[in-house]
Amino acid sequence: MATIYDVAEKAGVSVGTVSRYLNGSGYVGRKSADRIAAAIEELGYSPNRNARSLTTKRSGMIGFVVSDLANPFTAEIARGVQDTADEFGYCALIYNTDGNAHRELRALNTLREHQVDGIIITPPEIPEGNAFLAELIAQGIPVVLLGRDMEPLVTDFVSTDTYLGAVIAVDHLLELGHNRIACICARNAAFSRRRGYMDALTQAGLDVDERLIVETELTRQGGVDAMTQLLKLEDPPSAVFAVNDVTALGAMHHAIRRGVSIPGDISFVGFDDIVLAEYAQPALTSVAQPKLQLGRTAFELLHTRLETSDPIEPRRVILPCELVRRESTAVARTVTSRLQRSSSDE
Amino acid sequence: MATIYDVAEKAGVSVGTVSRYLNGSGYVGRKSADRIAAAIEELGYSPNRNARSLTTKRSGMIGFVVSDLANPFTAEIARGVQDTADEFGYCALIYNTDGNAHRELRALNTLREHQVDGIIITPPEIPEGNAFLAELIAQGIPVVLLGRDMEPLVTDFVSTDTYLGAVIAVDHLLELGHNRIACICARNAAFSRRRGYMDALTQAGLDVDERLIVETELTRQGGVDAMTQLLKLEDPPSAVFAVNDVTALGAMHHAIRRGVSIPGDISFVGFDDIVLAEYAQPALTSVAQPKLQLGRTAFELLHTRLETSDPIEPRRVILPCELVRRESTAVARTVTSRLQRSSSDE
DNA sequence: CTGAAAGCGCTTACAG
DNA sequence: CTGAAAGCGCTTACAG
Repeated sequence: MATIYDVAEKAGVSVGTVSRYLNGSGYVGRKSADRIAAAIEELGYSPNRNARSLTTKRSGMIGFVVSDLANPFTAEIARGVQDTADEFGYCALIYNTDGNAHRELRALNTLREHQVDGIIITPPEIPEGNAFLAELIAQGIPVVLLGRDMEPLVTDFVSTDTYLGAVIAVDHLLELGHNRIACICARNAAFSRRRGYMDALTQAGLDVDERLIVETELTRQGGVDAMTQLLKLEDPPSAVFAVNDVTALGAMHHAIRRGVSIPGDISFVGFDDIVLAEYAQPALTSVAQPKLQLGRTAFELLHTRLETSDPIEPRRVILPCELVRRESTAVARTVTSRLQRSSSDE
Repeated sequence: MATIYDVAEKAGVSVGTVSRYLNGSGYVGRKSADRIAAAIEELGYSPNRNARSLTTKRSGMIGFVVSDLANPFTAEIARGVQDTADEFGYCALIYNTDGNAHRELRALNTLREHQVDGIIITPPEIPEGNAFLAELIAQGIPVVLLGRDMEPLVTDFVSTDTYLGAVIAVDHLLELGHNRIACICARNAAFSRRRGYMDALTQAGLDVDERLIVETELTRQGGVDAMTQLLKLEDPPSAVFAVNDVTALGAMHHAIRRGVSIPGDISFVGFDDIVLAEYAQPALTSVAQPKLQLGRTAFELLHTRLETSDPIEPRRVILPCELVRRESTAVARTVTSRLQRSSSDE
């Protein structure tokens, strides 16, 4: 394959001039430029970025480390990262770790060997991983954390405000006139979503009815179990907020099987906005995380570090969730009848 | 950052010896080895692969070009590619093109500049892309085509046998005793699936009833439309094969709304095995493409080219589909009653 | 078993 | 505006 020397020779100039032409650094005479362009064309010359990186100390590549690329949520983030990197002229080296400490360490190490200019990583639970990341940061390789905070690490961090997402979801139900709103949640996870639920109620001046908060597995079956329990109540809820979609779907389908009309009798809101939410019958109203935006932001954060060697204070970006309204939520029954009455009054 | 020179100096040997130690090429004395190991440890030395690639002409990176990484189907393939590449000590540079000719060309070009050792690409419809790929192949960069054949290109190719997948689906219905099997298909796509349907029937000695073949849009609504038409028949089918899941789901849900019991009255089989199939009510039996395997195979094909410079005849690997049996298919009614009769005879 | 030296393809001051 | 030369970090024959 042709090198910069071949081009220089064919154009009758020195390699330095060709290099300047290629990089737009320093002046190149009109005539030389034309001849270089012609030579490049003729030889089908393609510069070798690896060789270039040897002197510039910049590879133009970033690493993106995830635990499961096949997860649709991750895949969409990856797309956001890649698209944005591409816009800025960077390549993304993507690594899948399966949440395996060994693989993650190897990924990080290989990424360094390939001289990536920076790394975006979705959180591993792995202490060794964190230690290695700290080492990379110390060596001056910028790192951006995506999705979850990693305690001992001080660097940029981007994630989603799930607390506010829950508040938005419950507010939506409140606005529809619901005042008996149940929450299906987990014992050990998604606390901020649960907290959002409670705060939204309190904020609205409503008491939190402990019987309406059901802890369960965050699975389809967990949703079924929780709904079974809620339907046994003497005064069942008129709306249900579940901290994730799969659970919401399980609950909703169980209610349907029990003859409950949705959203006529009970409204449902889920969280995450997985594809299933859109295709459910009825389509499930859900809180969406801005996945693409998450990826974009992560790269942008990294990019400002890539472009400067000045120390930058660690930044934290928390993106808002968005409520996607579908068919599973409607005005509360009591309100409906009140509306009907008032309209018949006219 | 420490270089091989720093290591050599600290260990009191020459860089050549350190290099040999690092690569396991040529002998290194026991004593030297120990001291080199210690020096590497002490300095936290990490070799620079880009520098290495300058002499070896091998970057240890491959490129993977897709049109939409956020598509779950693609994401899973990507995972298969990355996992396998990792196993063999390669890194994957992933590029998203959105099916945009401009972006694809830039991706391919950048990949070459980064000196990837090979490229796996999911088919673009783009002539310019094909021309560029041909150029890369001519330059000795191995290319593997994944998912669809690209006419003018002669290189390795891996995909799925959707024709046989359709045959398997229909055979499954035949085995359950169905003989009036409808096919919901498209006018201009997925021909091999439709052909599989017809051949399976013919093979079983059944006539193809044209009224049972409904052309429609391959969308949820298309499925609804097709099902509406099928239910109007005086002698409706006892089973439906749809050439993709979304359509199958639309058809199935419409049938349910019309009071049809599934799989009691009608069995349904879809194609692609998307997540929705698993979570549908009832869960949809579907033909799955081996996505991970597709990615694995693509890399393996590439790998044999990576490891040799000998010319290799272009190979084509067609992976079989797999039937995932769920709740939407059951023994045909007539057969059921026959079975009941025979059992009451005893 | 090991060292000295050339070379991989590029960029970057430094002169001119 | 341009060329000569050194250097980036590594590997690879070649001697010894």
